[in-house]
Amino acid sequence: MPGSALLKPLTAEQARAVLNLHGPQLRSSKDAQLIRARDPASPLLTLISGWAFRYSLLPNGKRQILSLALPGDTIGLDTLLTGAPVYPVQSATAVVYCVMRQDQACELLREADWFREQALNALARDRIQAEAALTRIGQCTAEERVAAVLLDLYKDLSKRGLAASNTFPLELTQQHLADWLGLTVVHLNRVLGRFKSRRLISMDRNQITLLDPAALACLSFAPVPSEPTAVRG
Amino acid sequence: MPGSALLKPLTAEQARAVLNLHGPQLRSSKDAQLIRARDPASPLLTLISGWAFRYSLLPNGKRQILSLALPGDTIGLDTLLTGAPVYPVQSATAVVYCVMRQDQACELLREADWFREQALNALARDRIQAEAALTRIGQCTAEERVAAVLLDLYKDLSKRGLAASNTFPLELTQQHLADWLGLTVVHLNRVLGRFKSRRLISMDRNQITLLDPAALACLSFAPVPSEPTAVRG
DNA sequence: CGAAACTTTGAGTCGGATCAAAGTCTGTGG
DNA sequence: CCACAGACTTTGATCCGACTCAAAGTTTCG
Repeated sequence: MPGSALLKPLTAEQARAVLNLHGPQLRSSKDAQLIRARDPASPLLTLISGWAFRYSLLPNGKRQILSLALPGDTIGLDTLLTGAPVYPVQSATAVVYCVMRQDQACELLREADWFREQALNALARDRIQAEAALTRIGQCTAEERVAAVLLDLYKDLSKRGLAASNTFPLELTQQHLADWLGLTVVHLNRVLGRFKSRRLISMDRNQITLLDPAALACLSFAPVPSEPTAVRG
Repeated sequence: MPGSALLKPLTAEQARAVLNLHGPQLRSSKDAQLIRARDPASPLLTLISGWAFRYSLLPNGKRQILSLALPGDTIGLDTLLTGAPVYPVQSATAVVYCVMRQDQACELLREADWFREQALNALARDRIQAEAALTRIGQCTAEERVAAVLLDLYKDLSKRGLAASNTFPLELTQQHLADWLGLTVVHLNRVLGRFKSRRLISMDRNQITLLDPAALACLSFAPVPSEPTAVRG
């Protein structure tokens, strides 16, 4: 689900090189503005711990969360390449992160093949995420969206060793989730309540446990490509 | 709005090089499957004339149109870079296009700096489009979505010299538009009807005329980044 | 301990979906 | 050139998922 994991498939040596180019580790508290909209020369940002998210605000005050960043994710590649619309990034928890100045990132992009390749991959992954989200929001009911997102989050956090035995920490408020899924908090809350009473999930603190992943998966029928021939139901 | 215009910012010479690498021009009739889901080694495809679209199908038969391709656009860059999910592409009109074999594209990507750079830019643009669509569908009402898309289409077609004096050809059925906007045909049709009776647009054949672009713009308040500080309405 | 933020629940409303059927356009073959 | 079939658009009636408004719990944290 979340943003681009720039650092994963690098050699240890390359990862070190990237981290060296980053500035020192920075800390921010919860709900801090890590990158503001229209920030000129906004830097490349790599999350070390904590959760953050990128979002867009509409003039009417509504917010759409565009992507999550989990520990290890890098934010701002798109900006680097296009300059165009810089979406603001906010922390959802206290975070530790480091940044690479835009000019440095650009240089690396110009000079280091492996970095460029990583950037391309990360960017493409991002777009795939965005399009999955588009399909979810455009075509799925609230229950389907919630089920899909819970499963995705679990899968993603597992991969990073941040979840186990069907349980994971959800470091987002329901407001965040709602803005991510294109629902209202109230309705999201009711859907979660329904899932709880149907014994599909349980929630304790911010820990989510998937009691019946199979049933959730069935509910969510992932927005995968699917049949090439069919026309419509 | 639409997909990646790979060929625009190239020198004439480079454009020729790309076109040379493409196979000969191909033609397809309306509603043809240009690329099928899970196509192995699906090629890079450049539209010369006509309209096409990329979409995803859900198991329940619902369809989400992910992006449009207008004349000049290139489809399949993401696939090239990730291999992962190949979304099917269909023509909405009779089309003329040419294709570049995946291995050739990969080679060019490896060897030609300018091509790689173009690919990066195109990819980033695509993601921006996807995220704009996400915000539209997630946070806007039906009227807002329709207004936004009509304006965007006009702007985009104008840039390509395919529209003028607030009029442009809409080579999509209402079903296409609905699947793009995450609405039902019936509801989309009512919104269009409302716009017509309010003298915001007129439709003749498949020609759309924006009678009052300012009012439409006001309705659509583009999903631009916007204020860095505000929290919510 | 108290204030603020977040979650939960209730009641009522509405935008958009669904179902159904009547027009209209398009293209095709006779 | 007309007639007809199939696809697309338009309209009506009805329904329901999700939103709104409102208020009561609950957590969090200073």
